[in-house]
Amino acid sequence: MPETPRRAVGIAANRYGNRPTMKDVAARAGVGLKTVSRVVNGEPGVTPETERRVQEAIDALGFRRNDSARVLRKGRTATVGLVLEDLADPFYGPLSRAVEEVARAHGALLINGSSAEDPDREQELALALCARRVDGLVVIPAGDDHRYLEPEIRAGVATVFVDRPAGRIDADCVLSDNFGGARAGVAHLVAHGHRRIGFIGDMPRIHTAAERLRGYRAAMEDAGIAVEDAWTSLGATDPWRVRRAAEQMLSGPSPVTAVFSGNNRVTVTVIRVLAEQSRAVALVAFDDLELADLLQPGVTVVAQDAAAIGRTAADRLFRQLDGTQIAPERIELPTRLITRGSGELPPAD
Amino acid sequence: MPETPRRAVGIAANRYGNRPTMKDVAARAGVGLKTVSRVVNGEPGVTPETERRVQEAIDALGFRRNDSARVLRKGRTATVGLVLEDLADPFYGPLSRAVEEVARAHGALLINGSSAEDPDREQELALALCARRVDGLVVIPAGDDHRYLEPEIRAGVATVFVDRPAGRIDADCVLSDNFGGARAGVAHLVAHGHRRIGFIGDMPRIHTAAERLRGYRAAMEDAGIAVEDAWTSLGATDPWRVRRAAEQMLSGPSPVTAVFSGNNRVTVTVIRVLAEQSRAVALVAFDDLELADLLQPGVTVVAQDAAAIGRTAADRLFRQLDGTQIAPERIELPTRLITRGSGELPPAD
DNA sequence: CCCGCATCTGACAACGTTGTCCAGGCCCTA
DNA sequence: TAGGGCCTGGACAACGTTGTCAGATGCGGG
Repeated sequence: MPETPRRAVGIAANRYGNRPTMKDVAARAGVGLKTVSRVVNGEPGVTPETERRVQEAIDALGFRRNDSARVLRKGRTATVGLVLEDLADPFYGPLSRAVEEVARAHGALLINGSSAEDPDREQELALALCARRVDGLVVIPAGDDHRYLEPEIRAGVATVFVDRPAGRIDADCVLSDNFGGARAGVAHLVAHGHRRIGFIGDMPRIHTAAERLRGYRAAMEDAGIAVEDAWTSLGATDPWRVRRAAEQMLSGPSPVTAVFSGNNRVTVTVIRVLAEQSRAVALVAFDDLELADLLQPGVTVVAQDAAAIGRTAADRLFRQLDGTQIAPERIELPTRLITRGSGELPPAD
Repeated sequence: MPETPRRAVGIAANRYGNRPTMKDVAARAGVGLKTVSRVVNGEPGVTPETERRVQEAIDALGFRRNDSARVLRKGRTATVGLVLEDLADPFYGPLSRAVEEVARAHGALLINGSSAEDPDREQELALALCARRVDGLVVIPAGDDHRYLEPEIRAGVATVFVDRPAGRIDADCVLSDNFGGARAGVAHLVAHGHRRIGFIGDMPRIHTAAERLRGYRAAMEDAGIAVEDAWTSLGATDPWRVRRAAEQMLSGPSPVTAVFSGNNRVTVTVIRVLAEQSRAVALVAFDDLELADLLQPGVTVVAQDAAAIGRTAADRLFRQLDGTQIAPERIELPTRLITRGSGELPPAD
């Protein structure tokens, strides 16, 4: 006996509200089940006349193929997952959009979720996506241990890490040249005469933050400058901690004359603080900002191309899915220094 | 005979790469299929000892439940779809994020896609999501006829429209008070002495654009000002067309002394153009911008709360899903005028 | 010692689709 | 007209899970 009672309206009742199935369409059109399937999927071997009848029944009933069943049968979901850090972050919008465009070109949909920078949540999310049998996964890591994905990857889930490398597993990843970008940005300040340069960035356990810090240190070392502890602030990312950090390095015994800002969220606060200072403080910021050129002075930035990163990652993902067995690779995309004024200010001691 | 050959390694080969199923786990643990299901789902009625054995087998095999099959059986996907216009638009990031947060609180995942402002693509996307049997759909309409969703809604797909109302069907929608916001913004300019005020907005077939235009006209009428054709530009949204439109209304026989900008993409270009003018032109913009307060002068805006809109819509969606039969409703959220300087400039004739 | 009851376990069907395979009808040729 | 090949259509199983239901086991009481 069926669990769900049937209604006598010509459509079998089921759990999806009350949806017609191929069986219903077949009954109405007076053909076999498989014939409906053929029509729905545009397979050959159906007379125009039969096809018309089936199409009519489909329209009349408002039939829509149940992709869950289809997926179960076929084993491919035509869906890729994107685990990112925060969709509201302006850096991830274009990235996500780029991944979506590539997915769309391959006929796939995109499921995404935010980890909110929490490793546990990242794992939970990634595994939930795997349980839905996404064909592939683009992950912007929050944690630094991704061994939990090993069984999935072995089972055939294509995986690409973005923005930060994978932790403790060997996998494709697409990154910006954080080290080189930061080094070039700081070198730019040095070239304009600065020696006391501050760095405000995120926690060094985040790869990008660590690399940018390394770039800062390298540039300072290249210039033969000893970095004082008071010049670097790590882990401050919320507005008021950034503010305090900036104010401290601007007012200590050897105050900085220039600041290198480690990411866009930090930058907006730093700009505010610098605008309040009586003397002009130079600024170079990692990540571009929409209106950076309209500020006084324009903000000199080390820009990454979020869309290119997303596109590259997604391409890589689908190349994995196309079956070309390729060894995991680490792709580093160059950054671009855009001078707009703030980075060219001379030191004001 | 099975279509797919089985391998003699203790795991049945299947189409998902090579994944263990409950059957495999059951065989390894020496228990029945249903017992595994019970353990996986935390159902009661399993001895601790049995549970341990099953858990062990799960870990050893790296089993992960196949949600496709589960969905097929249960009829609920715990997934909601979001059809938006462009994820790269800074307005939609926070909105999407808010929807995701609410979904997460209800244990659901979010699939999203961009319509790129194309009605056909919106429909294609929405129907694809329905074919995957999302439980609910949040749609930011690109088109103005949504009757194609009628069968879906009847079949039980919860649906909420956001930012713009649904076309030709009766459904929940959550909007900003575009008319009131624009009217207040323009009235603000009038209050500061302006009479020749320009409006640059999107195509009026887009509801928000039409409403904001209506708000502009209402405010002008309230002030007893006859609007000249040359003062309004509709449909220009790409940078150089906006630029041309702005330059034209600033240089005609009766040049405007203030501009009301209809959305954030228009605004960034308008700001650039105004900065190039020799005389000061006042500006009020619909939609807030990240660095609006740091520009010279700060940009006065009519702000909508994207996160609140997304949250409200998602709440509404899950209320529909919770089965409370509620009549479709149109919810309008207020906007907020934030004065920062640009809107308070006096007319410079 | 046997019965009744509670607790735990497993066999089986069903979800809606697609792949395989076969049946029947048609046309063409010899 | 018989035989062969082709084209169309349909019956059936399988995908991996969960709900139903009945069987097995153990325990206590009469």
